[in-house]
Amino acid sequence: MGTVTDQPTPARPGRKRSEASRQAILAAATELVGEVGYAGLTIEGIATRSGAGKQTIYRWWPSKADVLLDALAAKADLHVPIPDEGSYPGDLRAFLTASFMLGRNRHVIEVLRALMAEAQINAEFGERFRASFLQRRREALGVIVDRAHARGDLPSTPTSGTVADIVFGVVWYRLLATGQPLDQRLVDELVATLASRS
Amino acid sequence: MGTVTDQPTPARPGRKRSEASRQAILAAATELVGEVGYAGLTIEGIATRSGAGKQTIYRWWPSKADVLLDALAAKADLHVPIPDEGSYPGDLRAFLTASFMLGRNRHVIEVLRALMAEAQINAEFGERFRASFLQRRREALGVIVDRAHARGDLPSTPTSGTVADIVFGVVWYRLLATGQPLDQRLVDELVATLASRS
Amino acid sequence: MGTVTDQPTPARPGRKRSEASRQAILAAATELVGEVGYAGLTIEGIATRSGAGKQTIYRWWPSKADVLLDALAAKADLHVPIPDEGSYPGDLRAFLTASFMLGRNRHVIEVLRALMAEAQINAEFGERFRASFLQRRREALGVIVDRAHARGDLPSTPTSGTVADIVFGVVWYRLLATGQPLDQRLVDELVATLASRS
Amino acid sequence: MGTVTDQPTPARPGRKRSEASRQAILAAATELVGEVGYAGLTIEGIATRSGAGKQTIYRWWPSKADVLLDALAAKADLHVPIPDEGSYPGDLRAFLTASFMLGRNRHVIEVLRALMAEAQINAEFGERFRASFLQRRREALGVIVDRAHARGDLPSTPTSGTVADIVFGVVWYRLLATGQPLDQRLVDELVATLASRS
DNA sequence: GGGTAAGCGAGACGGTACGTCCGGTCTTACC
DNA sequence: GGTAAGACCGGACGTACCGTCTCGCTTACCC
Repeated sequence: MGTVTDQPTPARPGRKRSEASRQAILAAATELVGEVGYAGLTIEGIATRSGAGKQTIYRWWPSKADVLLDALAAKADLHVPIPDEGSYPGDLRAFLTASFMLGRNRHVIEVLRALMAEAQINAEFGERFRASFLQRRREALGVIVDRAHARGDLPSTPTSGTVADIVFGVVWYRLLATGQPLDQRLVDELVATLASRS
Repeated sequence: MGTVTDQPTPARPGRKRSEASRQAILAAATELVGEVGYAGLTIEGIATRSGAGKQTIYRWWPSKADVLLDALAAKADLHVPIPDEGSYPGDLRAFLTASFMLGRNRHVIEVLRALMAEAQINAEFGERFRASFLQRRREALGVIVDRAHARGDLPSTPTSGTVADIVFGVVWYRLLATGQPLDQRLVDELVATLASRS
Repeated sequence: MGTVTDQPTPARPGRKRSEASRQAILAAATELVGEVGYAGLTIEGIATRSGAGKQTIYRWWPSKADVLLDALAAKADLHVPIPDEGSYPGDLRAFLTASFMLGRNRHVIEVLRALMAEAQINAEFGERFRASFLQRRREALGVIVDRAHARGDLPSTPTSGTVADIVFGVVWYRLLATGQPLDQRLVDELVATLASRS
Repeated sequence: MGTVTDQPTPARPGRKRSEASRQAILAAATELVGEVGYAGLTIEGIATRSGAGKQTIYRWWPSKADVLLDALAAKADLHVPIPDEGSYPGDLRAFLTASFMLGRNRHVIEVLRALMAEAQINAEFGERFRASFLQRRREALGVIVDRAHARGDLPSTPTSGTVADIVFGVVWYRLLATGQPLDQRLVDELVATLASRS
């Protein structure tokens, strides 16, 4: 820091982006996806419901999925926890318990499923979704695993890289394929499988 | 014989379904999804490419995803193996190795990702996809796990039900989220994690 | 020649045309045009309602208008009267009065309007409609006018050829353009205009 | 001034209707009906030929017949003459001569036949066609007849109301049923029949 | 404080695909 | 060979949204 030369906003002329519109658009998107589902959600519908013009949406978001991703961030607490409980099993349990909180809200789950779906179909959104959502969670878990590794607390199997695959794999598989809940039993099971010395 | 065995098809009147059209439609769907991607795939395009009328497609398939699911079945060997190697680790290794064969073909992977995506967005297709694709694979793995259980060969963790979650979870997570390959190393890792007595 | 060798029906092999189907088709056409109007009338609808196959209709009639023309002939008395009352005004009055009977039935009028419309749009049907319907009525009126001419009973205006134009012109114009009824007053008016010596 | 004069166009927001598209659509409709006939004319075809979107057509016209009616108005001089020659026969002759000018153009006749046909089949268009086309011509002739009536120039037969029925009846009957031309002989004949004192 | 540069709601525009309807043809099994 | 049933290819329907493009207007900064 020190020098303040870099001005992030070069003080451009013209009207400022309307925060009111932004809020209204995100709120409308959230409401509508709950009412008509992701397939029935349209930019046109969001514009009508929010009282915004279509152009205003297209100006700031590349697709309806991006709107929804922003809406999710505005609504749900997407903060990624990196607990420090002193032991690998403890950290893991805390991380999973905190992460699964998101899965409590049925609407949030629906949106997450839709976003993951869109990420498959629309490659550019997939890029953004992976970078801004999936990757962050992987990295948080990575911190925990690295810490355990340094501590000599990590079992030989699975490999450190595979831990994330298993954790997020099971979570997403339940969301996308079976619909089983993300409950405390799953936390226990995962901790037992991943943190027990074999 | 001599007895009138009950005929399952009671000789309905009218023209028979054209097998040629069916084949042409499935082939066109496969080609097109490779050329333009799932998002660019349209019923209209399939009809044009295959030389069929749109109505003929709508008569037999409820959505483009269903066409693709059939096309996949016609093209790729979707047979689900239930190996019997005499030991749990052996069975698991054989099952995984065989299953991962599918993942060799880049086109097949693309289609699978699209179908899983569609299953999130279109609930009715989701039902069909789960029943005709996902569930069968779970059941095959279930047989292996049950056999190991009877044999007293099964570790205490993870629970038998969670084995499938972990296996298919990791597989789908790699397909959908990270793009990592389904290789022999993953087989080893999974076998080690799931079949080692802790 | 002179001998009766030519058999009009050469006793062809195969099943005879089903009179029952013919009746059912004509009846269905009549019912349907009353229920859904000419625009909503379809060959498919007639087939379904009558219990006939589409092919059976296409085998015997070139278009839905032809079916309707046959149905009209079967239902309404399309006999064209050529009265002989001894005088031109008397013949004319009798001819008009008899002709206007058809116009009593609202359904018949609707069908006639539709057929005249179809005759404009479908040239081949137009040919048939003119020959089998319009021309016959012109000829009947022609007989009356010729007879008056021979009798020296015909006014100088309008010309004999124009009489039919005026009579049928007024009738069709009322049917197609204004919807005014074909009543006794119109008969009087036409007789006065066409049969009065100027 | 100072008073706020009522503004007829209250300055609505949004993009203005494209006059270029309107022209292109009418031109395309005119061309196409000449090439493929009214039965072969489709909204889709008009859209393609004109380079407009289908929605743009549907936004401004309820049916292809309405497009054609506008196209006719834009192309042909649909001005309805009300001559004043000083005498009933003179007025009538002038009106008929002027009116028959339209009938010179074969394309215009084809369109008029199609529109009259559509008016039979599509009740809502019929309403519009009668009001915007047929009724205006009746009223123009009505002015002429009223003037003659005031002048004491009108024969007792036919009744004033029937004059229009006969004039337009003969004209339309020739267009729709016989195809005879609207020539000077017909003018003479009609004037003689309608304007001679009996 | 006038000029100019966005942003805004509104809505028309060229496109594209939807899912449906029907036309006219054909195949099939029966009679 | 006629018939009911029904699948087939084709093509237009009218609708829904897409993403873009004017419009007239409302801010905001800049000289």
